[in-house]
Amino acid sequence: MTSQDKTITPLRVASLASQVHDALTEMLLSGELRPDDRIPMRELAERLGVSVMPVRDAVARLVAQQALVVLPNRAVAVPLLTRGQFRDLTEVRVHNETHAAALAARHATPAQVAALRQADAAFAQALGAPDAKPSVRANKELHFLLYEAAGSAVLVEVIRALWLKAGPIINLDLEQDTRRRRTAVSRALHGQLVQAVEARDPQAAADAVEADIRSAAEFILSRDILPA
Amino acid sequence: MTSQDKTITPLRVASLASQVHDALTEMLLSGELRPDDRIPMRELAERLGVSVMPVRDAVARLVAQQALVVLPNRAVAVPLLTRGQFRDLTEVRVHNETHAAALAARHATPAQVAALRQADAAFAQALGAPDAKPSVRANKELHFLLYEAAGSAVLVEVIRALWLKAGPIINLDLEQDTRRRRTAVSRALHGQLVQAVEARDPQAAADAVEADIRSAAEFILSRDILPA
DNA sequence: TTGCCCTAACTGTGATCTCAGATCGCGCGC
DNA sequence: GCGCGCGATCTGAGATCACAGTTAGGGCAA
Repeated sequence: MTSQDKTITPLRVASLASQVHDALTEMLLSGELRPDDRIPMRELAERLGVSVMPVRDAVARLVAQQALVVLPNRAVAVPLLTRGQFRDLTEVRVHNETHAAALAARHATPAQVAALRQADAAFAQALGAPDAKPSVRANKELHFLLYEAAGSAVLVEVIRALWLKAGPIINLDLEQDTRRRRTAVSRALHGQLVQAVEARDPQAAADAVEADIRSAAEFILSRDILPA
Repeated sequence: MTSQDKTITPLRVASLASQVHDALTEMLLSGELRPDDRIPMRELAERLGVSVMPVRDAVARLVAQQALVVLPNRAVAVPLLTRGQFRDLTEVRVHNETHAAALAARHATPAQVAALRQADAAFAQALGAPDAKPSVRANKELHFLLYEAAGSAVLVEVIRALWLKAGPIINLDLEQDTRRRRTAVSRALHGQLVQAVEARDPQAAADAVEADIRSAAEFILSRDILPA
């Protein structure tokens, strides 16, 4: 290594607050955090081995992203949406995620299409795992590969915030059988989605995403999970 | 007042962090904060008469909302968007704000329609003021009355975050003449918008909002304000 | 004059403490 | 048995301090 070597990437360590934010994000998306769960900051700080400051920062971020709410007694919690609010969230997701899917069908690079195929295969494989985490993660990865292929960073951020709100509801820990029935539907729709992108068919891509979102939402709304 | 009196609203004082967040939000939306402006937290804390803690919280929120960015040297700043990024932001705004306008045209209550008329009149009046603040505020109020009439709280929050990003660019302090030319266009489009809502015409409402957003964006892009 | 180095000041991040409000549990009185 | 009051504990918000990285300015050498 000489002084002419320009290939060294500058090292930037993620702040503790960012790391806490990432950890909480993962807990929201995976369903580990459930609607109405409290987030006791001192306890979480102890659990993560940091002081309360980075936890506060991370929580403040997630409150701003509407992924957490401050209750009237100042407690911070995962929002418990009413059925109506969940429907609203679903509609806004459909509106933005179908748009991203259509853009992706038009703009995806060959490498992105290949990555989508791989993600589809990975999702299928994750369905065989005994616990839900691999399939939840594989589902998220496939969707975000798709949305990133839309070529709109702003749209991806909008969708990311929506997923933070939806994650605890959609990924509630279900019994194995229920989950298997649910994800078989997604499996088929993901297949159609990837085919639509390959075929450069924006309408089919949007339709597949919409069906995926709606089937997941109808499943939640068909069960007595959310208050009226 | 007796012990049977149920009309007393519980008093809840906004936290200092929330107040700082509101103050910064206003500064972003009004154009007082410009792209690439730094936000020195200690200085702002002193200026607002609080310690640095609530400023940190507020800044963390706005970073999460993408309204502020953390630079590689850790400084917090108003994002300086490239022309491409601004176009992306504009497209996502069009996609969501037209949707909200169409929903509003379908769902607005008579009271909301009346409030829109009033906001239109207030905007016209604010155009006569010698400085830009009243018209910037009146513009925002009219738009958010409209979007709230859509009946989708999630959609309003998405739009709010988009406005936080767009505010510093769109509301850059302009000379009087330039601003007058700009806002005369908005004036006409706002009129069409209110008529479309009154007429329950979703397509006309969406078209008016799109034209409003695009004309403001094209104005910015036509000037050498943003980097390529 | 220019470039490099050093030092002081600035700045965000994290730690810790204090305060005030909320909650919970227990005891007492009706 | 139930309700109320009190005290202890918990909890988030705010203040303050320390640390480490960054920046800017000044001085010196080539």
